Amino acid sequence: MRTPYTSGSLTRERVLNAALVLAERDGLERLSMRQLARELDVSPMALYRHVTNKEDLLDGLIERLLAELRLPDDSLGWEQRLRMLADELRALAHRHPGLFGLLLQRRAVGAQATRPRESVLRALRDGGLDPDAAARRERLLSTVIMGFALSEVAGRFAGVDVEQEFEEALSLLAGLAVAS
Amino acid sequence: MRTPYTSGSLTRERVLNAALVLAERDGLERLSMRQLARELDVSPMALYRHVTNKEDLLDGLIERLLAELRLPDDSLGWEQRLRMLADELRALAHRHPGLFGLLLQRRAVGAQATRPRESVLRALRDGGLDPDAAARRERLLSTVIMGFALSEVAGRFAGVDVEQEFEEALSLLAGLAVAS
DNA sequence: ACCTGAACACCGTTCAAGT
DNA sequence: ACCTGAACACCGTTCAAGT
Repeated sequence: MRTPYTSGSLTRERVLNAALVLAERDGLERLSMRQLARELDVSPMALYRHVTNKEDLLDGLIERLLAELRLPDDSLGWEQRLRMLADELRALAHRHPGLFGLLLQRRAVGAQATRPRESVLRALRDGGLDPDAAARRERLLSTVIMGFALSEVAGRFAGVDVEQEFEEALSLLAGLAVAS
Repeated sequence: MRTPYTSGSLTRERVLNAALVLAERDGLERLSMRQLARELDVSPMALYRHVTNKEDLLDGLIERLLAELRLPDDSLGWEQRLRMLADELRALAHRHPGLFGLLLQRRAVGAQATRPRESVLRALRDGGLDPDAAARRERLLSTVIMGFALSEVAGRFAGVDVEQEFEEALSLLAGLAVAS
């Protein structure tokens, strides 16, 4: 990054970047409009040019997080694609432990949210599920994987071999993914 | 209830009851110490006699919620017990849609939290799992069931046949519960 | 023993005003 | 066009004081 988020004119991107840094550094509960403004050396109201309110700020952060997900190429086998997506989600949780909970707390509505979902749906349909069943299975899988990842970064697996646990959960889910 | 929560002397129980009513009526985000005090016709500081701080209030609410869970009798078959526990958790989510999210948000630490967990562990061990595997499986199952219940009350399944979805998820989990 | 008032250091957001 | 200051209606919590 050439320009730190504290120089130049304010943009939505700079506001979101600063919010991400602040939330990751001090915790999500410390992310306030006023603290964020201080971080950017600007009055609190200046933020409202780029974000309609705090809700919008949080939605923007979710979009930013989801945009980081690398999606598997559709030419790969569907099982491999699901596995890659699970790993990507878990890696995202590790990269942003303080923010990942947002994804489970608030429903993702923006454009970025549909990208990974569509990728999972394609994989499940390639695995032989009809569209309806695939939609149901997608919700179940994403709930499990995100719940697992969140539990992990929230320290709920303290003192456990997380890798083994994840592998075990995945191998169970693998059988589950397309079983009638 | 003979005595509404606004009469008589303040107790921890009355504070928690009022907090539950308030959170369920106006939403968890509106549950504040000050609003709660207003509800109880008392100064905000009076609450601090019965609750060390807001964290403690929220932990108390979690304990209250978990205490409502009816646990299956251990003489029943282990599969039936798991099924009953899943139904109970889902029913709890329906009874307290505004508060249920607390259970996933903060780690349950109190005495009531171990009751359902122990019940699940006994069922899984009766199903043939060794203690270690049972512990892992318990975390996976509770994550899935609570994630499902939360998604449901949070409206993430809007426009879907939730009953069918739950049955399908459970039947998948059933195979999953003790498969090697 | 139990409760209160005033105070401190915060919030999100609106609105009129400044450049 | 973009930002600010002052203001409003809130927070959680401490501390000294009241009964």
